[in-house]
Amino acid sequence: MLSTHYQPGDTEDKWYQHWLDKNYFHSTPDDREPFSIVIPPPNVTGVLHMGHMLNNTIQDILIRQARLQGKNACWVPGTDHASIATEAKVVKMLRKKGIKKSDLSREDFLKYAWEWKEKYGGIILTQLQKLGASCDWDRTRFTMEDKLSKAVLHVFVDLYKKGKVYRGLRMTNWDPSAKTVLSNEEVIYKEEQSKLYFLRYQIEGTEDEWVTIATTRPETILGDTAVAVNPKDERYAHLKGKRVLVPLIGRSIPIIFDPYVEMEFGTGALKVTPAHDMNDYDIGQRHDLETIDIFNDDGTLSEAAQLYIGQDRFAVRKQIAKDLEAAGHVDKIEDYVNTVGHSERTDAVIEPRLTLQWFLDMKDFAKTALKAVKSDEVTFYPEHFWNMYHNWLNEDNIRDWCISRQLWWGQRIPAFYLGDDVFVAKTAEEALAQARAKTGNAALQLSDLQQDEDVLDTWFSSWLWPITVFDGFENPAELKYYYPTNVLVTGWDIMFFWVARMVMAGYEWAGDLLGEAAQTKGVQPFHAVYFTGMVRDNQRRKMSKSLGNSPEALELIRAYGGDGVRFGMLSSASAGNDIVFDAPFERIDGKVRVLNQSEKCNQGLKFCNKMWNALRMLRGLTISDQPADAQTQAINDLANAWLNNKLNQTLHDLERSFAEYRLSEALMSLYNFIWGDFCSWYLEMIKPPYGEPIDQATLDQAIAHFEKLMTLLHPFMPFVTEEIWHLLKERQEGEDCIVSQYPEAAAFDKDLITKVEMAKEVVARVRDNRNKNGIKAREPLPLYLKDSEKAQALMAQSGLQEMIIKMAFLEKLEFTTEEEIANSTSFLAGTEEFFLVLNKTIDVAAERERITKELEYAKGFVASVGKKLGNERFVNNAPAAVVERERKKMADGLSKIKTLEESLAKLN
RNA sequence: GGGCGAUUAGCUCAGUUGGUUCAGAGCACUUGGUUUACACCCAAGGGGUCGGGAGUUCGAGUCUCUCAUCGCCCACCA
Repeated sequence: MLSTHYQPGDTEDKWYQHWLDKNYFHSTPDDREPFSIVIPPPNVTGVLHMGHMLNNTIQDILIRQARLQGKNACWVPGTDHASIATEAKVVKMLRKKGIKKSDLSREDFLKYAWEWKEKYGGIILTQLQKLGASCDWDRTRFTMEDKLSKAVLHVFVDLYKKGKVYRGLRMTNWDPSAKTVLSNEEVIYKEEQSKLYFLRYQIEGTEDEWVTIATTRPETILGDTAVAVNPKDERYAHLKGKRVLVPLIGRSIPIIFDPYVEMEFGTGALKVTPAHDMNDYDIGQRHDLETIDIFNDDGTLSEAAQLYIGQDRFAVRKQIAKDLEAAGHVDKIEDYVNTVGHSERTDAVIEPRLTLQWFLDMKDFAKTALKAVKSDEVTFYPEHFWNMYHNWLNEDNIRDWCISRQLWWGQRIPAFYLGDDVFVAKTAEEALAQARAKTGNAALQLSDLQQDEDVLDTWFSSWLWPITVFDGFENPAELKYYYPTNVLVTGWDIMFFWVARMVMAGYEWAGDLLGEAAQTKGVQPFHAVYFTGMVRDNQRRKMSKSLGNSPEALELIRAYGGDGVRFGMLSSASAGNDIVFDAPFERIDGKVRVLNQSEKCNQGLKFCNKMWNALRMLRGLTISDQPADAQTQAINDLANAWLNNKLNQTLHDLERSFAEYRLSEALMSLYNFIWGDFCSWYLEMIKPPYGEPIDQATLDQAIAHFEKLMTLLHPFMPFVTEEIWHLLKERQEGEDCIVSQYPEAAAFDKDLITKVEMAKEVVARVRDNRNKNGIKAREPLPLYLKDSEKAQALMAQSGLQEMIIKMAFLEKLEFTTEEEIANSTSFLAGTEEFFLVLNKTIDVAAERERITKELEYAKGFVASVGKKLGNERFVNNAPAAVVERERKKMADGLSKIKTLEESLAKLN
């Protein structure tokens, strides 16, 4: 006996384990067509959040559908070592234990980091399993594992040899918390309330002449090496050749003239600190200014500052403001809103700083990446993301990629220094050989070489992901089969970090690795990119940990089941649009409690329950050993034929939706088909009266339909469909929904579908009339149909009349030539007139009012159609089919008016 | 400053090439229902001049322009 309510909990775990046991997710190359996806590797120490749930649900749908369609589906999972994020977490964890990173050797620190990774590294992947993700877990990769790291070193050396990687002193974004540089993309700008200080600098050699500048960062005056004004600014023209003294320290610095300075801003005079501002640096270059770096790498002041040495920059800002004030250098202080760069990972305020870093020349790469998408070798869904992509990659905007990071967690840069010489090689031994050759000193030892202390940017390993997960650099056999992958599913926020760079890497290396296969298959890492939107809360804020507005993914799954959550995520997610995920919850003692039902997920759960109960109904039927009587048989045949046609129609819709990655649309058509067509109509049509048995043939057909629907829905809601699939009938070993056969769309009979739609309308009108007249749903009523050619044609459809009688609980349905039937109310379905006998006196006034209203509507309708048809240009220009359609509307409208007018006349 | 997207029912959103099915879905709402598969349900119903304006067209939710509001990306902000 099955419970009336579907219980996702145990069911889902049971089937997931079953699929694992059967090894269904595992893929190896064979003769079948491959269908591959690589997961966007989440941070190894990350926790499943709504964004992951969304894009992994989408990937799973695509993979499961491909699997059902008989393709060799391979979804490669894995995690990213996420150098900054992970290192920051490890540092924090160590600090709690009272251990400072600076007290550890590189080796010891890495030991802790690996321990941490082993302990927490798998969590997010097991969470994905709860969602039903059918990844090939045997292929789980990690961006820092041996093979992948080797590939990273390989491409670094390769690029160095090609002259694309270089080392240079640049103004970079310094994260004083993580003590590393960041790429431009890792800096998040935020608006902040701050102060604008107007400071007076005394002109050298004068008693009381001053220049006032405006700055938001008074502490940086200690690094000033000039004051700049606009050459056109007449207010300052007299200062040509003069110098001013930096307050407090009295350093003499020149006044320079540079068009960068905006005359309107502040006082029109700008302090120039080349070491700590991107623009100041540029000015410094132009005027050959000295660069004084007043900060240590942790954001405290260095000895070069002369004052406040060792104190934190923000403390100094407060203190120096006071000291300047006391010394009479403060003209005024205004409130000011400006944007301040923060580290994406540590949230520390970024310090522009001049550092020696490794860069990758992006000019050619950017061109390649642009061309790939422009030529449609890589197709974006939705297309408009091309604009954003183009905007970033075009020559004017593209910047070289800073790939070194002052961290330990990551691939250490394979550059070895000997004095001023640098040797780049995959191993220290190779570097040594180079060094010996170059210097002619055979006595050089490994210990004479100093390896670069820095590691490579995480994305420098992620950009190889589609190649390295298949071991492409060392043994490209699998690469030749699975690559290019079919589609990449990811958020648009990492379009630049990751998507663009994977495209670059693909074109750079895949060709050589694939050999001849590249000719036929292409070298792009994926044929399509599906950009998901960002998941936002109901106030449209991006979901994030710091805001605490992201529902605990696992809590949701516990409450609604993996299927329910998948349904919920997807039904609100059309491609590329941000989705507002309404999941009210509250946090009590750090625990998340789902308060209200997250409506969309709940709808998913209810959907499971609906199907579950349809199953219960079929299983609850007793089977007759007799064939059905003729009438029942006629209905069943009609129901069966109709559902088949309707299914084929739906299959065409599905095909189209999938082709364009309109997955929420695909899910909705299935939802409507299953709930509406299958449950509400088909099952009701074939359901025997209470207590009576059903014939075997009809039941078998119903089960066959149900089975097909489970296969179709399986990609979206894998658990419930597998469960129902197994409860529908006895299954052989290895006969599972996940590997069943996906139905193919066949032609369908539109005419039949239309006829049944018509019949459904009649039933609805009968129900409506019962409702309005307070008559019980099951009280048998006679229904008469005004005889006409069209009416005859409609009822000639075998089973249709019987079906209407059954569904509308009629006593009978007959033709009549009478103009009026006693005690009846009339209604129109299509253009046909029906009389429903109500066995009660009809309220003539109300009836008249109703008909009058309908009549007016019909007249308006005819008038508007008439206007259209009266327009010669419409008749001459519109396609014949369209005109014909309008003519039919007109004819139908006129016949409706005639009928209504007659009815009205009879009431008078 | 450069660019992109959004604006459709009370709410959250679909609406693919302009023309059957175009004004839709879910939730919410109203009415009726212990019709034994399902009250996590059934049946029926109300509700929108598709942000404003102009244009193209025989015909515009759909194409063009413009304005407004909101969101985002990039650059800059002493």
